[in-house]
Amino acid sequence: MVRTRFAPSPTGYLHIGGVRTAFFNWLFARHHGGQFILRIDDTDQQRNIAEALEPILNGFRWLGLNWDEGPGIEGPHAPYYQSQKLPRYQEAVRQLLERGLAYHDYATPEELKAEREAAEKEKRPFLYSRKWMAESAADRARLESAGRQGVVRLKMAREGTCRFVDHIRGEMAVAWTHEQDHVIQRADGTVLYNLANVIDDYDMGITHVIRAEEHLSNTARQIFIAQGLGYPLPEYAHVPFVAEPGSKNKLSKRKISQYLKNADFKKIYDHGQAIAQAIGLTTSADTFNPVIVDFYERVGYLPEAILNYLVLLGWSLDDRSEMFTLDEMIANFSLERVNKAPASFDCKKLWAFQERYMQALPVEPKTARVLPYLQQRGLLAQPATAHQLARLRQVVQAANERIKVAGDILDYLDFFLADDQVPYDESAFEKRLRKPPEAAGLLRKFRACLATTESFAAPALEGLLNQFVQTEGIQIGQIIHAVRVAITGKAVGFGLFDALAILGKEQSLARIDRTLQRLGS
RNA sequence: GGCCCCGUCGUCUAGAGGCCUAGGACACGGCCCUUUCAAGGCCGCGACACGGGUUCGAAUCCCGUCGGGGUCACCA
Repeated sequence: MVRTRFAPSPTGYLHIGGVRTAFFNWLFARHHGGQFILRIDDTDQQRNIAEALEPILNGFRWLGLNWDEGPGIEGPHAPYYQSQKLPRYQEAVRQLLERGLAYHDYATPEELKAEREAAEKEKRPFLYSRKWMAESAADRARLESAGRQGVVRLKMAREGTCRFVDHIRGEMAVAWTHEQDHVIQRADGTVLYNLANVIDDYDMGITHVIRAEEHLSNTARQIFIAQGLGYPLPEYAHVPFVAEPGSKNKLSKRKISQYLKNADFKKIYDHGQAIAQAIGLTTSADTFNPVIVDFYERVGYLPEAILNYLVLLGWSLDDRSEMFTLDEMIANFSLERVNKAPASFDCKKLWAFQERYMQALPVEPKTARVLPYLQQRGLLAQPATAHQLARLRQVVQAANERIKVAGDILDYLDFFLADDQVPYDESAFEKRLRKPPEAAGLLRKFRACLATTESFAAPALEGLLNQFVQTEGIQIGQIIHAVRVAITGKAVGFGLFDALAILGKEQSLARIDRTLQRLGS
Protein backbone atom coordinates (compact mmCIF):
# COMPACT_ATOMS: atom_id res chain seq x y z
CA MET A 1 0.00 0.00 0.00
CA VAL A 2 1.46 3.31 -1.11
CA ARG A 3 1.28 5.98 1.58
CA THR A 4 2.42 9.55 1.05
CA ARG A 5 2.19 12.58 3.25
CA PHE A 6 2.37 16.31 3.40
CA ALA A 7 3.44 17.96 6.62
CA PRO A 8 2.46 21.62 6.79
CA SER A 9 3.38 23.90 9.65
CA PRO A 10 0.39 25.80 11.01
CA THR A 11 1.39 29.18 9.66
CA GLY A 12 -1.99 30.56 8.76
CA TYR A 13 -1.76 30.33 5.01
CA LEU A 14 -1.22 27.82 2.23
CA HIS A 15 1.62 28.61 -0.11
CA ILE A 16 1.21 27.80 -3.80
CA GLY A 17 4.56 25.97 -3.94
CA GLY A 18 3.60 23.87 -0.95
CA VAL A 19 0.33 22.96 -2.56
CA ARG A 20 2.12 21.84 -5.68
CA THR A 21 4.24 19.46 -3.62
CA ALA A 22 1.22 18.28 -1.65
CA PHE A 23 -0.67 17.75 -4.88
CA PHE A 24 2.09 15.57 -6.31
CA ASN A 25 1.95 13.50 -3.14
CA TRP A 26 -1.79 13.27 -3.41
CA LEU A 27 -1.71 12.31 -7.09
CA PHE A 28 0.93 9.68 -6.54
CA ALA A 29 -1.07 8.10 -3.75
CA ARG A 30 -4.32 8.18 -5.70
CA HIS A 31 -2.66 6.84 -8.80
CA HIS A 32 -1.51 3.81 -6.85
CA GLY A 33 -4.73 3.40 -4.95
CA GLY A 34 -2.83 4.39 -1.84
CA GLN A 35 -3.35 6.86 0.93
CA PHE A 36 -2.45 10.46 1.53
CA ILE A 37 -1.75 11.62 5.06
CA LEU A 38 -1.75 15.11 6.47
CA ARG A 39 0.57 15.50 9.41
CA ILE A 40 0.96 18.70 11.33
CA ASP A 41 4.46 19.94 11.91
CA ASP A 42 3.83 21.99 15.00
CA THR A 43 7.03 21.32 16.91
CA ASP A 44 7.48 25.04 17.24
CA GLN A 45 4.64 24.99 19.76
CA GLN A 46 2.87 28.10 18.64
CA ARG A 47 -0.12 29.17 20.62
CA ASN A 48 -3.15 29.07 18.36
CA ILE A 49 -2.45 26.00 16.34
CA ALA A 50 -6.07 25.26 15.59
CA GLU A 51 -6.58 28.78 14.35
CA ALA A 52 -3.43 28.85 12.24
CA LEU A 53 -4.23 25.45 10.83
CA GLU A 54 -7.75 26.22 9.67
CA PRO A 55 -6.85 28.24 6.57
CA ILE A 56 -4.53 25.45 5.48
CA LEU A 57 -7.10 22.70 5.92
CA ASN A 58 -9.63 24.91 4.24
CA GLY A 59 -7.32 25.29 1.25
CA PHE A 60 -7.00 21.54 0.93
CA ARG A 61 -10.75 21.09 1.18
CA TRP A 62 -11.41 23.80 -1.36
CA LEU A 63 -9.03 22.21 -3.85
CA GLY A 64 -10.53 18.81 -3.18
CA LEU A 65 -7.29 17.28 -1.92
CA ASN A 66 -8.81 15.00 0.65
CA TRP A 67 -6.62 13.26 3.21
CA ASP A 68 -7.13 9.74 4.49
CA GLU A 69 -5.62 10.39 7.88
CA GLY A 70 -4.83 13.60 9.68
CA PRO A 71 -6.65 16.43 11.42
CA GLY A 72 -10.29 15.50 11.83
CA ILE A 73 -9.73 12.06 10.37
CA GLU A 74 -8.18 10.00 13.08
CA GLY A 75 -6.56 6.81 11.88
CA PRO A 76 -4.51 3.99 13.27
CA HIS A 77 -1.35 6.09 13.31
CA ALA A 78 -2.58 8.95 15.46
CA PRO A 79 -1.62 11.42 16.75
CA TYR A 80 -1.00 13.44 13.59
CA TYR A 81 0.36 16.41 15.50
CA GLN A 82 4.05 16.37 16.24
CA SER A 83 3.49 18.39 19.38
CA GLN A 84 1.69 15.39 20.85
CA LYS A 85 4.47 12.91 20.30
CA LEU A 86 7.31 14.19 22.43
CA PRO A 87 7.66 11.09 24.63
CA ARG A 88 7.80 8.95 21.52
CA TYR A 89 10.62 11.07 20.09
CA GLN A 90 12.52 11.10 23.33
CA GLU A 91 12.39 7.35 23.47
CA ALA A 92 13.96 7.23 20.01
CA VAL A 93 16.70 9.60 21.13
CA ARG A 94 17.38 7.29 24.04
CA GLN A 95 17.75 4.36 21.66
CA LEU A 96 20.19 6.21 19.47
CA LEU A 97 22.19 7.17 22.51
CA GLU A 98 22.20 3.58 23.68
CA ARG A 99 23.45 2.35 20.36
CA GLY A 100 26.26 4.85 20.29
CA LEU A 101 24.78 6.68 17.31
CA ALA A 102 24.19 9.87 19.26
CA TYR A 103 25.86 11.60 22.14
CA HIS A 104 25.35 14.27 24.75
CA ASP A 105 27.27 17.36 23.89
CA TYR A 106 28.06 20.29 26.10
CA ALA A 107 29.71 22.77 23.78
CA THR A 108 28.48 26.32 24.13
CA PRO A 109 27.29 28.19 21.06
CA GLU A 110 30.38 30.38 21.32
CA GLU A 111 32.74 27.43 21.33
CA LEU A 112 31.01 25.99 18.32
CA LYS A 113 31.17 29.26 16.52
CA ALA A 114 34.88 29.52 17.25
CA GLU A 115 35.52 26.10 15.75
CA ARG A 116 33.49 26.96 12.73
CA GLU A 117 35.38 30.17 12.17
CA ALA A 118 38.73 28.51 12.65
CA ALA A 119 37.83 25.97 9.98
CA GLU A 120 36.73 28.72 7.68
CA LYS A 121 39.96 30.61 8.20
CA GLU A 122 41.98 27.55 7.30
CA LYS A 123 39.70 26.92 4.34
CA ARG A 124 38.88 23.45 5.45
CA PRO A 125 35.36 22.11 5.76
CA PHE A 126 34.02 22.37 9.27
CA LEU A 127 33.44 19.24 11.25
CA TYR A 128 32.81 19.43 14.97
CA SER A 129 35.72 18.17 17.07
CA ARG A 130 33.45 16.43 19.58
CA LYS A 131 35.54 18.10 22.23
CA TRP A 132 32.58 18.51 24.58
CA MET A 133 31.11 15.12 23.95
CA ALA A 134 30.20 13.34 27.16
CA GLU A 135 30.97 9.66 26.91
CA SER A 136 29.81 8.55 30.31
CA ALA A 137 27.36 9.46 33.00
CA ALA A 138 30.28 10.75 35.03
CA ASP A 139 31.29 13.08 32.19
CA ARG A 140 27.77 14.39 32.02
CA ALA A 141 27.56 15.02 35.72
CA ARG A 142 30.89 16.83 35.68
CA LEU A 143 29.97 19.06 32.76
CA GLU A 144 26.53 19.78 34.10
CA SER A 145 27.83 20.70 37.51
CA ALA A 146 30.06 23.16 35.69
CA GLY A 147 26.83 24.80 34.59
CA ARG A 148 26.84 23.57 31.03
CA GLN A 149 23.69 22.66 29.15
CA GLY A 150 23.65 19.53 27.07
CA VAL A 151 22.07 18.77 23.74
CA VAL A 152 21.99 15.46 21.95
CA ARG A 153 23.86 15.21 18.68
CA LEU A 154 23.99 12.56 16.04
CA LYS A 155 27.30 10.75 16.01
CA MET A 156 27.61 10.69 12.27
CA ALA A 157 29.79 8.22 10.46
CA ARG A 158 33.06 9.84 9.44
CA GLU A 159 33.88 7.61 6.55
CA GLY A 160 32.11 5.97 3.72
CA THR A 161 29.25 7.10 1.55
CA CYS A 162 25.51 7.28 1.88
CA ARG A 163 23.82 6.01 -1.24
CA PHE A 164 20.18 6.18 -2.10
CA VAL A 165 17.99 6.24 -5.14
CA ASP A 166 15.84 9.25 -5.80
CA HIS A 167 12.90 8.75 -8.14
CA ILE A 168 13.53 12.03 -9.82
CA ARG A 169 17.28 12.56 -9.54
CA GLY A 170 18.48 9.01 -9.91
CA GLU A 171 21.36 7.54 -7.94
CA MET A 172 22.58 9.80 -5.20
CA ALA A 173 25.76 9.53 -3.20
CA VAL A 174 26.95 11.76 -0.42
CA ALA A 175 30.08 11.29 1.65
CA TRP A 176 29.30 10.89 5.34
CA THR A 177 32.05 13.34 6.19
CA HIS A 178 29.94 16.07 4.63
CA GLU A 179 27.35 15.54 7.33
CA GLN A 180 27.55 17.40 10.59
CA ASP A 181 26.75 15.97 14.00
CA HIS A 182 23.30 17.51 13.88
CA VAL A 183 21.48 18.32 17.05
CA ILE A 184 18.43 16.13 17.44
CA GLN A 185 17.36 17.13 20.92
CA ARG A 186 17.63 20.44 22.71
CA ALA A 187 18.65 20.96 26.32
CA ASP A 188 15.01 21.33 27.27
CA GLY A 189 14.22 17.91 25.87
CA THR A 190 12.36 19.09 22.77
CA VAL A 191 13.30 17.51 19.54
CA LEU A 192 14.28 18.77 16.09
CA TYR A 193 12.78 18.37 12.65
CA ASN A 194 15.09 15.72 11.23
CA LEU A 195 14.42 13.34 14.06
CA ALA A 196 10.69 13.89 14.34
CA ASN A 197 10.34 13.60 10.61
CA VAL A 198 11.98 10.20 10.38
CA ILE A 199 10.02 8.82 13.28
CA ASP A 200 6.72 10.08 11.98
CA ASP A 201 7.34 8.71 8.52
CA TYR A 202 8.04 5.35 10.10
CA ASP A 203 5.15 5.46 12.55
CA MET A 204 2.74 6.44 9.83
CA GLY A 205 3.91 3.83 7.41
CA ILE A 206 4.99 6.35 4.79
CA THR A 207 6.31 4.47 1.77
CA HIS A 208 7.20 7.41 -0.46
CA VAL A 209 8.68 10.66 0.71
CA ILE A 210 7.89 13.19 -2.00
CA ARG A 211 9.10 16.61 -1.03
CA ALA A 212 10.77 19.71 -2.38
CA GLU A 213 14.35 19.75 -3.50
CA GLU A 214 15.56 21.84 -0.58
CA HIS A 215 15.20 18.70 1.51
CA LEU A 216 17.68 16.80 -0.61
CA SER A 217 20.43 17.80 1.79
CA ASN A 218 18.45 16.43 4.73
CA THR A 219 18.16 13.00 3.25
CA ALA A 220 21.49 11.45 4.24
CA ARG A 221 21.15 12.40 7.90
CA GLN A 222 17.59 11.13 7.93
CA ILE A 223 18.73 7.85 6.48
CA PHE A 224 21.35 7.70 9.22
CA ILE A 225 18.65 8.13 11.85
CA ALA A 226 16.29 5.65 10.25
CA GLN A 227 18.95 3.00 9.91
CA GLY A 228 20.12 3.64 13.43
CA LEU A 229 16.63 2.99 14.68
CA GLY A 230 16.25 -0.07 12.51
CA TYR A 231 13.50 1.41 10.36
CA PRO A 232 13.02 0.40 6.74
CA LEU A 233 13.80 3.29 4.40
CA PRO A 234 11.02 4.96 2.45
CA GLU A 235 11.54 5.73 -1.20
CA TYR A 236 12.53 9.28 -1.99
CA ALA A 237 11.53 11.73 -4.67
CA HIS A 238 12.79 15.28 -4.54
CA VAL A 239 10.74 17.49 -6.77
CA PRO A 240 12.15 20.81 -7.93
CA PHE A 241 10.95 23.82 -6.04
CA VAL A 242 8.61 26.38 -7.54
CA ALA A 243 10.55 29.48 -8.53
CA GLU A 244 9.63 33.14 -8.45
CA PRO A 245 7.92 34.84 -11.36
CA GLY A 246 10.65 35.59 -13.86
CA SER A 247 13.57 34.08 -11.97
CA LYS A 248 14.94 30.81 -10.68
CA ASN A 249 14.95 31.75 -7.03
CA LYS A 250 12.78 29.75 -4.71
CA LEU A 251 9.33 31.26 -4.39
CA SER A 252 8.96 32.90 -1.03
CA LYS A 253 5.96 34.42 0.67
CA ARG A 254 8.22 37.02 2.18
CA LYS A 255 9.09 38.68 -1.09
CA ILE A 256 5.65 39.73 -2.24
CA SER A 257 6.56 43.39 -2.56
CA GLN A 258 9.30 42.38 -4.95
CA TYR A 259 6.96 40.21 -7.05
CA LEU A 260 4.54 43.09 -7.27
CA LYS A 261 7.10 44.79 -9.49
CA ASN A 262 6.48 42.03 -12.01
CA ALA A 263 3.81 43.37 -14.38
CA ASP A 264 1.91 40.08 -14.77
CA PHE A 265 1.92 39.35 -11.09
CA LYS A 266 0.78 42.87 -10.34
CA LYS A 267 -2.06 42.62 -12.80
CA ILE A 268 -3.44 39.43 -11.27
CA TYR A 269 -2.96 40.88 -7.83
CA ASP A 270 -4.74 44.14 -8.68
CA HIS A 271 -7.64 42.33 -10.26
CA GLY A 272 -8.10 40.19 -7.15
CA GLN A 273 -7.62 43.13 -4.88
CA ALA A 274 -10.36 45.07 -6.67
CA ILE A 275 -12.79 42.21 -6.20
CA ALA A 276 -11.89 41.85 -2.54
CA GLN A 277 -12.42 45.53 -2.05
CA ALA A 278 -15.76 45.49 -3.85
CA ILE A 279 -17.13 42.91 -1.45
CA GLY A 280 -15.69 44.64 1.57
CA LEU A 281 -12.86 42.28 2.36
CA THR A 282 -10.03 43.85 4.22
CA THR A 283 -6.84 42.32 2.97
CA SER A 284 -3.15 42.81 3.35
CA ALA A 285 -0.71 42.13 0.54
CA ASP A 286 1.18 39.78 2.82
CA THR A 287 -1.63 37.29 3.17
CA PHE A 288 -3.74 38.03 0.13
CA ASN A 289 -1.77 37.66 -3.07
CA PRO A 290 -1.23 35.17 -5.89
CA VAL A 291 1.26 33.14 -3.86
CA ILE A 292 -1.37 32.24 -1.30
CA VAL A 293 -4.09 29.76 -2.23
CA ASP A 294 -6.70 31.62 -0.25
CA PHE A 295 -6.44 34.46 -2.74
CA TYR A 296 -7.84 32.33 -5.55
CA GLU A 297 -10.71 31.02 -3.50
CA ARG A 298 -11.82 34.46 -2.45
CA VAL A 299 -11.55 36.03 -5.86
CA GLY A 300 -13.53 33.19 -7.38
CA TYR A 301 -11.13 31.00 -9.31
CA LEU A 302 -12.06 27.40 -9.96
CA PRO A 303 -10.12 24.74 -8.04
CA GLU A 304 -9.90 22.58 -11.15
CA ALA A 305 -8.12 25.37 -12.99
CA ILE A 306 -5.58 25.81 -10.20
CA LEU A 307 -4.88 22.10 -10.06
CA ASN A 308 -4.54 21.82 -13.81
CA TYR A 309 -2.03 24.65 -13.79
CA LEU A 310 -0.13 23.18 -10.87
CA VAL A 311 0.14 19.69 -12.25
CA LEU A 312 1.90 21.12 -15.28
CA LEU A 313 4.38 22.97 -13.13
CA GLY A 314 7.14 20.43 -13.30
CA TRP A 315 5.23 17.56 -14.81
CA SER A 316 3.91 16.83 -18.28
CA LEU A 317 2.36 13.90 -20.04
CA ASP A 318 3.47 14.46 -23.60
CA ASP A 319 4.03 17.17 -26.18
CA ARG A 320 0.44 18.37 -26.44
CA SER A 321 -1.87 17.42 -23.58
CA GLU A 322 -2.68 20.43 -21.44
CA MET A 323 -6.20 20.06 -20.16
CA PHE A 324 -6.74 17.28 -17.68
CA THR A 325 -9.67 16.31 -15.53
CA LEU A 326 -8.68 15.29 -12.04
CA ASP A 327 -9.28 11.65 -12.98
CA GLU A 328 -6.98 11.98 -15.95
CA MET A 329 -4.30 13.51 -13.78
CA ILE A 330 -4.60 10.61 -11.35
CA ALA A 331 -4.52 8.09 -14.14
CA ASN A 332 -1.46 9.59 -15.82
CA PHE A 333 0.67 10.99 -13.04
CA SER A 334 4.06 9.46 -12.47
CA LEU A 335 7.24 10.59 -10.78
CA GLU A 336 9.25 9.51 -13.80
CA ARG A 337 7.78 12.38 -15.75
CA VAL A 338 8.51 15.03 -13.17
CA ASN A 339 11.17 17.48 -14.30
CA LYS A 340 14.44 18.12 -12.55
CA ALA A 341 14.72 21.82 -13.12
CA PRO A 342 12.74 24.35 -11.10
CA ALA A 343 9.75 25.95 -12.80
CA SER A 344 8.83 29.58 -12.37
CA PHE A 345 5.41 30.49 -11.16
CA ASP A 346 3.54 32.28 -13.93
CA CYS A 347 0.19 33.67 -12.90
CA LYS A 348 -0.65 34.62 -16.48
CA LYS A 349 -0.63 30.99 -17.43
CA LEU A 350 -2.69 30.10 -14.40
CA TRP A 351 -5.11 32.78 -15.54
CA ALA A 352 -5.31 31.19 -18.97
CA PHE A 353 -6.37 27.90 -17.41
CA GLN A 354 -8.91 29.73 -15.31
CA GLU A 355 -10.36 31.34 -18.44
CA ARG A 356 -10.74 28.02 -20.18
CA TYR A 357 -12.31 26.28 -17.22
CA MET A 358 -14.69 29.16 -16.63
CA GLN A 359 -15.69 29.19 -20.28
CA ALA A 360 -16.53 25.52 -20.05
CA LEU A 361 -18.64 25.94 -16.93
CA PRO A 362 -22.39 25.71 -17.69
CA VAL A 363 -24.67 28.58 -16.78
CA GLU A 364 -26.22 26.97 -13.71
CA PRO A 365 -23.06 26.25 -11.76
CA LYS A 366 -21.58 29.52 -12.94
CA THR A 367 -24.59 31.35 -11.57
CA ALA A 368 -24.23 29.53 -8.28
CA ARG A 369 -20.57 30.54 -8.00
CA VAL A 370 -21.22 34.12 -8.80
CA LEU A 371 -24.20 34.60 -6.52
CA PRO A 372 -22.34 34.98 -3.21
CA TYR A 373 -20.47 38.01 -4.53
CA LEU A 374 -23.67 39.93 -5.12
CA GLN A 375 -25.02 38.80 -1.79
CA GLN A 376 -21.93 39.97 0.02
CA ARG A 377 -22.35 43.22 -1.76
CA GLY A 378 -25.87 43.37 -0.32
CA LEU A 379 -27.57 43.49 -3.71
CA LEU A 380 -29.26 40.13 -3.62
CA ALA A 381 -31.21 38.59 -0.78
CA GLN A 382 -29.97 35.58 1.11
CA PRO A 383 -31.39 33.32 -0.12
CA ALA A 384 -31.97 35.07 -3.41
CA THR A 385 -35.53 35.35 -4.67
CA ALA A 386 -36.61 33.46 -7.75
CA HIS A 387 -36.85 36.71 -9.63
CA GLN A 388 -33.34 37.74 -8.62
CA LEU A 389 -31.97 34.38 -9.60
CA ALA A 390 -33.66 34.53 -12.96
CA ARG A 391 -32.10 37.88 -13.70
CA LEU A 392 -28.73 36.74 -12.47
CA ARG A 393 -28.90 33.75 -14.75
CA GLN A 394 -29.66 36.03 -17.67
CA VAL A 395 -26.75 38.29 -16.87
CA VAL A 396 -24.39 35.35 -16.52
CA GLN A 397 -25.55 34.01 -19.82
CA ALA A 398 -25.19 37.34 -21.57
CA ALA A 399 -21.81 38.13 -20.03
CA ASN A 400 -20.69 34.64 -20.92
CA GLU A 401 -16.92 34.36 -21.24
CA ARG A 402 -16.46 37.91 -20.00
CA ILE A 403 -16.74 36.49 -16.51
CA LYS A 404 -13.29 35.02 -15.97
CA VAL A 405 -13.49 34.54 -12.23
CA ALA A 406 -16.63 34.45 -10.13
CA GLY A 407 -15.90 37.86 -8.68
CA ASP A 408 -16.09 39.39 -12.16
CA ILE A 409 -19.85 39.42 -11.78
CA LEU A 410 -19.23 42.66 -9.93
CA ASP A 411 -18.59 44.26 -13.32
CA TYR A 412 -22.32 43.93 -13.94
CA LEU A 413 -23.63 45.49 -10.79
CA ASP A 414 -25.76 47.91 -12.75
CA PHE A 415 -28.27 45.17 -13.53
CA PHE A 416 -28.96 44.78 -9.85
CA LEU A 417 -29.04 48.40 -8.82
CA ALA A 418 -32.14 50.57 -8.63
CA ASP A 419 -32.57 52.65 -11.78
CA ASP A 420 -31.69 55.88 -10.05
CA GLN A 421 -28.61 54.39 -8.41
CA VAL A 422 -26.68 53.44 -11.52
CA PRO A 423 -23.46 55.43 -11.58
CA TYR A 424 -22.36 57.02 -14.83
CA ASP A 425 -18.87 56.68 -16.16
CA GLU A 426 -18.31 60.38 -16.65
CA SER A 427 -15.90 60.18 -19.54
CA ALA A 428 -18.22 57.80 -21.38
CA PHE A 429 -21.16 60.08 -20.66
CA GLU A 430 -19.24 63.00 -22.02
CA LYS A 431 -18.05 61.22 -25.11
CA ARG A 432 -21.25 59.46 -26.10
CA LEU A 433 -23.99 61.74 -24.84
CA ARG A 434 -22.87 65.29 -24.25
CA LYS A 435 -20.31 65.82 -26.94
CA PRO A 436 -22.16 64.64 -30.08
CA PRO A 437 -24.75 67.36 -30.73
CA GLU A 438 -27.31 64.90 -32.10
CA ALA A 439 -27.05 62.41 -29.23
CA ALA A 440 -29.80 63.71 -26.98
CA GLY A 441 -32.27 64.08 -29.81
CA LEU A 442 -31.58 60.61 -31.18
CA LEU A 443 -31.83 59.09 -27.73
CA ARG A 444 -35.20 60.73 -27.20
CA LYS A 445 -36.48 59.49 -30.54
CA PHE A 446 -35.22 55.98 -29.93
CA ARG A 447 -36.84 56.03 -26.53
CA ALA A 448 -40.14 56.69 -28.25
CA CYS A 449 -39.60 53.69 -30.53
CA LEU A 450 -38.87 51.49 -27.55
CA ALA A 451 -41.95 52.71 -25.78
CA THR A 452 -44.22 51.54 -28.57
CA THR A 453 -42.64 48.20 -29.36
CA GLU A 454 -44.33 45.20 -27.91
CA SER A 455 -41.53 42.60 -27.99
CA PHE A 456 -38.53 43.31 -25.82
CA ALA A 457 -36.60 40.22 -26.84
CA ALA A 458 -33.05 40.80 -28.00
CA PRO A 459 -33.53 39.88 -31.69
CA ALA A 460 -36.60 42.07 -31.98
CA LEU A 461 -34.74 44.96 -30.39
CA GLU A 462 -31.91 44.54 -32.82
CA GLY A 463 -34.36 44.74 -35.71
CA LEU A 464 -35.92 47.79 -34.17
CA LEU A 465 -32.62 49.59 -33.83
CA ASN A 466 -31.52 48.69 -37.34
CA GLN A 467 -34.71 50.12 -38.70
CA PHE A 468 -34.26 53.22 -36.58
CA VAL A 469 -30.77 53.71 -38.01
CA GLN A 470 -32.14 53.38 -41.51
CA THR A 471 -35.03 55.81 -41.11
CA GLU A 472 -32.82 58.36 -39.42
CA GLY A 473 -30.09 57.88 -41.97
CA ILE A 474 -27.41 57.67 -39.29
CA GLN A 475 -24.48 55.42 -38.47
CA ILE A 476 -25.26 52.70 -35.96
CA GLY A 477 -22.48 53.99 -33.75
CA GLN A 478 -24.29 57.27 -33.29
CA ILE A 479 -27.08 55.70 -31.31
CA ILE A 480 -25.87 52.42 -29.91
CA HIS A 481 -23.19 53.83 -27.64
CA ALA A 482 -25.51 56.49 -26.37
CA VAL A 483 -28.10 53.91 -25.42
CA ARG A 484 -25.51 51.74 -23.71
CA VAL A 485 -24.29 54.58 -21.53
CA ALA A 486 -27.85 55.59 -20.84
CA ILE A 487 -28.96 52.22 -19.51
CA THR A 488 -25.77 50.82 -17.93
CA GLY A 489 -23.81 53.96 -17.20
CA LYS A 490 -20.80 52.41 -18.87
CA ALA A 491 -19.06 52.37 -22.22
CA VAL A 492 -18.29 48.68 -22.10
CA GLY A 493 -20.29 45.55 -21.47
CA PHE A 494 -21.97 42.68 -23.24
CA GLY A 495 -24.35 43.00 -26.19
CA LEU A 496 -26.62 46.01 -25.99
CA PHE A 497 -29.73 44.12 -27.04
CA ASP A 498 -29.15 41.56 -24.32
CA ALA A 499 -28.78 44.38 -21.84
CA LEU A 500 -32.06 45.97 -22.90
CA ALA A 501 -33.86 42.64 -22.89
CA ILE A 502 -32.62 41.79 -19.40
CA LEU A 503 -33.63 45.15 -17.98
CA GLY A 504 -36.99 44.94 -19.72
CA LYS A 505 -39.09 47.73 -21.09
CA GLU A 506 -39.94 49.49 -17.88
CA GLN A 507 -36.41 49.73 -16.52
CA SER A 508 -34.90 50.53 -19.89
CA LEU A 509 -37.25 53.44 -20.40
CA ALA A 510 -36.78 54.65 -16.85
CA ARG A 511 -33.01 54.68 -17.26
CA ILE A 512 -33.18 56.48 -20.56
CA ASP A 513 -35.49 59.05 -19.05
CA ARG A 514 -33.08 59.57 -16.20
CA THR A 515 -30.28 60.09 -18.69
CA LEU A 516 -32.30 62.54 -20.75
CA GLN A 517 -33.05 64.45 -17.63
CA ARG A 518 -29.39 64.58 -16.73
CA LEU A 519 -28.70 65.88 -20.22
CA GLY A 520 -31.10 68.65 -19.46
CA SER A 521 -33.40 67.96 -22.33
C1' G B 1 33.45 29.63 0.05
C1' G B 2 32.43 23.86 0.85
C1' C B 3 28.94 20.23 -0.69
C1' C B 4 24.94 19.19 -3.90
C1' C B 5 21.42 20.10 -7.91
C1' C B 6 19.98 22.19 -12.51
C1' G B 7 20.64 24.43 -17.74
C1' U B 8 15.54 23.70 -24.97
C1' C B 9 11.61 30.00 -27.24
C1' G B 10 10.21 35.68 -22.28
C1' U B 11 7.40 31.49 -19.33
C1' C B 12 5.56 26.09 -18.78
C1' U B 13 7.28 22.19 -21.61
C1' A B 14 7.94 17.84 -25.85
C1' G B 15 12.43 15.60 -27.14
C1' A B 16 15.90 8.81 -24.39
C1' G B 17 21.53 9.47 -31.58
C1' G B 18 18.69 10.00 -37.53
C1' C B 19 11.10 11.07 -37.22
C1' C B 20 14.15 18.21 -35.58
C1' U B 21 14.12 22.98 -41.15
C1' A B 22 13.39 21.43 -32.80
C1' G B 23 6.74 20.28 -31.70
C1' G B 24 2.71 22.19 -28.31
C1' A B 25 0.78 25.83 -24.69
C1' C B 26 0.83 30.76 -22.25
C1' A B 27 2.47 35.58 -23.18
C1' C B 28 3.59 39.00 -27.13
C1' G B 29 2.78 41.30 -32.34
C1' G B 30 -0.33 41.60 -36.82
C1' C B 31 -4.76 40.68 -39.63
C1' C B 32 -9.98 39.09 -39.78
C1' C B 33 -14.74 39.21 -37.27
C1' U B 34 -17.36 43.13 -34.53
C1' U B 35 -22.26 48.17 -31.57
C1' U B 36 -18.27 48.66 -26.99
C1' C B 37 -15.56 45.15 -24.02
C1' A B 38 -14.45 40.24 -24.20
C1' A B 39 -14.39 35.76 -26.92
C1' G B 40 -13.19 33.42 -31.54
C1' G B 41 -10.42 32.49 -36.37
C1' C B 42 -5.86 32.99 -39.19
C1' C B 43 -0.75 34.45 -39.50
C1' G B 44 3.74 35.75 -37.20
C1' C B 45 7.88 36.48 -33.59
C1' G B 46 10.75 33.23 -30.72
C1' A B 47 15.12 28.42 -27.84
C1' C B 48 18.88 23.52 -27.85
C1' A B 49 24.32 28.33 -22.57
C1' C B 50 29.42 27.77 -24.73
C1' G B 51 33.73 24.85 -26.27
C1' G B 52 35.83 20.32 -27.20
C1' G B 53 35.27 15.21 -28.16
C1' U B 54 32.60 10.18 -29.57
C1' U B 55 29.75 9.01 -34.15
C1' C B 56 28.37 8.44 -41.02
C1' G B 57 24.98 11.48 -37.91
C1' A B 58 24.25 14.90 -31.33
C1' A B 59 19.31 19.09 -28.35
C1' U B 60 20.03 13.92 -27.01
C1' C B 61 26.32 10.31 -25.02
C1' C B 62 31.39 11.92 -22.63
C1' C B 63 34.72 15.89 -20.83
C1' G B 64 35.50 20.87 -19.70
C1' U B 65 33.90 25.96 -19.21
C1' C B 66 30.25 29.35 -18.07
C1' G B 67 25.66 30.50 -15.93
C1' G B 68 21.64 29.83 -12.43
C1' G B 69 19.87 27.72 -7.95
C1' G B 70 19.62 24.86 -3.28
C1' U B 71 21.95 23.94 1.28
C1' C B 72 25.43 24.60 4.96
C1' A B 73 20.82 26.29 12.46
C1' C B 74 19.63 24.18 19.25
C1' C B 75 13.98 26.53 11.52
C1' A B 76 10.91 23.32 9.06
